[in-house]
Amino acid sequence: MLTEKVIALLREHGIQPTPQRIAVAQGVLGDGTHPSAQRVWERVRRRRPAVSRATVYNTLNLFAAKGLLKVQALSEGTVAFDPHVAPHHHFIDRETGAIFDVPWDAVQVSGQASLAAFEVQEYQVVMRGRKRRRA
Amino acid sequence: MLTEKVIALLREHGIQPTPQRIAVAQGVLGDGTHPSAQRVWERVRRRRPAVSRATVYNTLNLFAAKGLLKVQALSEGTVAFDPHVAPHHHFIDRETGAIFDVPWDAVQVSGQASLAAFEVQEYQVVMRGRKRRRA
DNA sequence: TCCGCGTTTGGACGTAGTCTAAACTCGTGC
DNA sequence: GCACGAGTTTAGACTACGTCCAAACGCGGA
Repeated sequence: MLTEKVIALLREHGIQPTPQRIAVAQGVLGDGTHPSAQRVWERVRRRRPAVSRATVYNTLNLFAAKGLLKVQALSEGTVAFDPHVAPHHHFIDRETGAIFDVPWDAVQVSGQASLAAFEVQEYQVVMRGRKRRRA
Repeated sequence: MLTEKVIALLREHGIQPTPQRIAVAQGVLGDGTHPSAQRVWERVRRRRPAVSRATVYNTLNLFAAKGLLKVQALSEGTVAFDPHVAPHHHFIDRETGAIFDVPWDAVQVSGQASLAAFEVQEYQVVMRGRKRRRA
């Protein structure tokens, strides 16, 4: 993503742009693979080796708090950062652990509004299985 | 659960019953709160203080491999062990982090079978929100 | 009774993530 | 131009959760 665009996006979300934050943003926004913090750090380091691990964690958490990312706890042991913040579903490949977005309209859910005991504010369908060879 | 019943259940699943495994089974089966390994360990220790942390982890993983438990990665940073192995959905209270079972029939999902790119072997709806005061 | 194998144990180790205190950056007022 | 201060970044210590390992244990079968 163009640096100018990134800076504007950060400001829109009330985030002071800094070189480190811009680098993290460019490393995670527009990435459809739901990277872990570790993976984002590795990518950021390639361009700016001086960026510390703590900054990457801080920045990702800041982005999540400001609504630029969503944190997804889908696999054990790690957390995925999802730049796709609009509601959607997820498919997880059992063999590889890869996470894929499933468009909101591809799946229909009903009945979640009539649960007596729970006030559902948000929901998603989590699917697991095998990705087919040809999309 | 009665010790005799537990022993029979372990054998049915091809698990050699031992005092430690029986204690873990009694600590986790029939628990609807989706406890973490840490929490199970604390409970087991109350009855049998000599049981080690490693044994609890080993045993929970063994139970999961043998189909006596299901591992649920729903919250960040920890893993929940669910003795309810039949398909069902989950509701997570945003404030407390508590996980509740939602019966399979309470929610209907359609469309997951017609995804071109994915072969869905299993799915569940994950809901988040607020638990109502009175059930 | 003895043997052997599966189980258990404590502690070392690994990994993901947070915290802390010091250093740095940069805009502002003088 | 310079000092200040708020906010940011840094390295490394620290915590939490989980696994691995080698030694000790214990129980069933000959």
